[in-house]
Amino acid sequence: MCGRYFQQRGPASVARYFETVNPLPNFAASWNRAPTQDAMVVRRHPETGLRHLDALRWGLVPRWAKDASGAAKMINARSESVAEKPAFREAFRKRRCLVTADGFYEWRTDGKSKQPYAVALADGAPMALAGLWEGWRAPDGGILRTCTIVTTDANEKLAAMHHRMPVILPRDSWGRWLGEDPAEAEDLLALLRPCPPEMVAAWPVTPRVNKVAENDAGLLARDPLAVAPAGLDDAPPEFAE
DNA sequence: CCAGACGTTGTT
DNA sequence: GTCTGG
DNA sequence: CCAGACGTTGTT
DNA sequence: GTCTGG
Repeated sequence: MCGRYFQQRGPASVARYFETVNPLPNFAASWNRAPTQDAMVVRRHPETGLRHLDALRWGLVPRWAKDASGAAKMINARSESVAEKPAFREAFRKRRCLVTADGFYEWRTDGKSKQPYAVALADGAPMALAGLWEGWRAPDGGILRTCTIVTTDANEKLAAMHHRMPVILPRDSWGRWLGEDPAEAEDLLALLRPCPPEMVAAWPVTPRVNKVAENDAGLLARDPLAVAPAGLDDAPPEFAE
């Protein structure tokens, strides 16, 4: 699945890579971004049709929710049911987005202990995670914008630590997912599959990442104390700006 | 009809 | 808002 | 995802 | 054990 991720690239770099046109949102680099925190999200502007980069809170709050608590449970949406589930289907039809990241963390259960791993694209490129977003009317009249990350089965590589993974969209599908290019629901659902195993690199990282308050570049270093299975012990890529 | 849920993950 | 269960 | 709380009373 | 907060 996807419950924690990292993004050391700043908004200027992300905006350039995803070709967004609006003023840059404020975003500090984070090596430990958790649910309920802001995510850097690419959406299609409905009037101009151009891409915008904005901060949306991670953890989707449906339009009909009575309060915003409980959003921490809606951090992922299953691709298999996203078109039907009441909490997601409207967003699936009308409010799809890309949640940008440099990579995510995954915890592998090994007997009674849990070892965190970092997962990134093997070439170090930014990741476009398939996402949905919502606007929720707060009692004070304000709009709370939230998002969730779509999951699918793990590919053969990541299955060694977990049976689910976030959907990583290749560049040639961004237009359809964002609604820039025409696509039927059927075409969109076909995009929601695991990426090829050779596209991702994975390596063990320090359990410091468990604590949300820990947040520094050292979290991405290979954990010298960890014993990782072959296939989950890749060299970390470089994350060029 | 009204009331209550509306989600994912993992584990057994 | 909309569907399901009672 | 993991960590940390999980309660009441009275007092300031 | 289960929920909440980050």
